[in-house]
Amino acid sequence: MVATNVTEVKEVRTRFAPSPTGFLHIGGGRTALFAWAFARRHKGKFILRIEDTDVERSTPEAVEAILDGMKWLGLDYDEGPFFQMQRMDRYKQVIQFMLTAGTAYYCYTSPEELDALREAQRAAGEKPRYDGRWRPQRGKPLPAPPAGQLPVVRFRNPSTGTVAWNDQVKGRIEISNEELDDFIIARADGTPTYNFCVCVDDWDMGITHVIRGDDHVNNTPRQINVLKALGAELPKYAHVSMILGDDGQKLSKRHGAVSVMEYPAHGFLRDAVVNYLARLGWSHGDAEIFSMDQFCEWFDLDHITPSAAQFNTEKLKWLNHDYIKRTSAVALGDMLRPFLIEAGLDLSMGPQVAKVAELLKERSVTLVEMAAAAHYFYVRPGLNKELLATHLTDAATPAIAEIKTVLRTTRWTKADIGAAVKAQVAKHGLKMPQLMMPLRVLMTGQTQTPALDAIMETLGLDETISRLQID
RNA sequence: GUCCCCAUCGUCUAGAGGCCUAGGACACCGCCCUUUCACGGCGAUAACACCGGUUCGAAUCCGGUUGGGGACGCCA
Repeated sequence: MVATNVTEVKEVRTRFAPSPTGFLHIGGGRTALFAWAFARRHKGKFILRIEDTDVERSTPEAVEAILDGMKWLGLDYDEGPFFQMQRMDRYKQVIQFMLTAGTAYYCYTSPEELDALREAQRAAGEKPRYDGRWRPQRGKPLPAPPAGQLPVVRFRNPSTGTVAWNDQVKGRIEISNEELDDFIIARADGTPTYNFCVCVDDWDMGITHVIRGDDHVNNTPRQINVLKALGAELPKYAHVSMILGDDGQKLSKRHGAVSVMEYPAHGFLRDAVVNYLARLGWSHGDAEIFSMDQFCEWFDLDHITPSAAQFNTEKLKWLNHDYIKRTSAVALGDMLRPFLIEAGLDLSMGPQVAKVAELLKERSVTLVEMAAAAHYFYVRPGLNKELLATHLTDAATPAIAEIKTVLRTTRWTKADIGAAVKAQVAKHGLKMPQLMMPLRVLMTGQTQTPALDAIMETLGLDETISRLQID
């Protein structure tokens, strides 16, 4: 064959491989986002794999929760979800192959013995690790298998040399094989373990880029050794640092770990959350606000920060507000409606939700805040005498009394209402706030609201007149 | 304890030897706008952890120190 200049470009294949032991938290969501975006950027495939070999802790509810979280984030997958528990035959086949090839062996050490060994090593100031007592060695006699003790299968890790890879985020990482012990790849009950399944799956599924949390850095050399023992081609690895809570503390189930689904519940927009997550630990120059499509065009591994990033809810809120402001009134109304209904408001009794959303979008950081601020559009506020007394002066009282009459003959547009009110201010020699504030209190029961003329227009003449009644 | 990783404004970050008297964004503070509160506009404060080395020149490269994090399971 003649060499050609054409380089065959391998299709990029990434995966997200959560274990279904709880909800999809924000850190997992970001990892998934990065893996997804990388595949999209390179027109590759994104694969979802559920790592459920821990039968004790895996639940179908958690699978649903993860699927929900990904769906909300907009992370669609091209293949899967694959479940490891459904690939048992394949794992057993590979284990059998390794046993035969001598890259794995049976170990009859009991859990109790292992505990004792670890304790002794720790006491001696050593790194706890399996001592290789059942590892077959030329010229080394092995004890007879103890009766009644089912064996585990261990990987025969190379005892010399080093494992190194060029991490796409952290750079070259090299670890001595002497630091690694012969880890268990199949439990006494025959089920394979994580570090082994990952290798078989990544291999079988043709994963080209393993993008995952950097708590897996320590697993990588083991996995590389297994992959090599299998004769598999190695994927590239990219270890993304973790996310810290707002307080700088590690996110854990006990402390601060937040489900992705908490965000929609708290009135955050999908695009804002995705934008925020994308920008947390990754950057594209000074770009702060960008769409998901734009993100997919830009995303690369080179600009992922190797250090941990602290979550900043204030900045997320800023983004959320920006997305709210740029969302159309109709779309925003649709997002707001469920929150209003949940608050028990009867929407048939008030203005269109889209109109209310339009008025409130400038001043609402989340949909939850917007819903709270929308309350008086659907429920007539009671007369707040105390608040009214602090804003209503004697000078303005006649103007208030007169305004109802004026409004009845006013063309019902924001501009005309505004003009009519201003005319009253002038006629009675008042300053704007002297009339506006008591009117505002009467109309809404509070002092911080959108422009009054807009509120009146939205509420309509009859409702406005009713609210201006002081009895 | 051993191994691994990390280190620029309070926070997220730009920065790949001279473009840096270190840029952007959030937050904070001030001013302007104003029908209240917001929005918006303008402006200010604020960082290369420390010590050595390499170099004509270092935030950028190397070594060490300190600090933080992770891993060491018949969990993933």
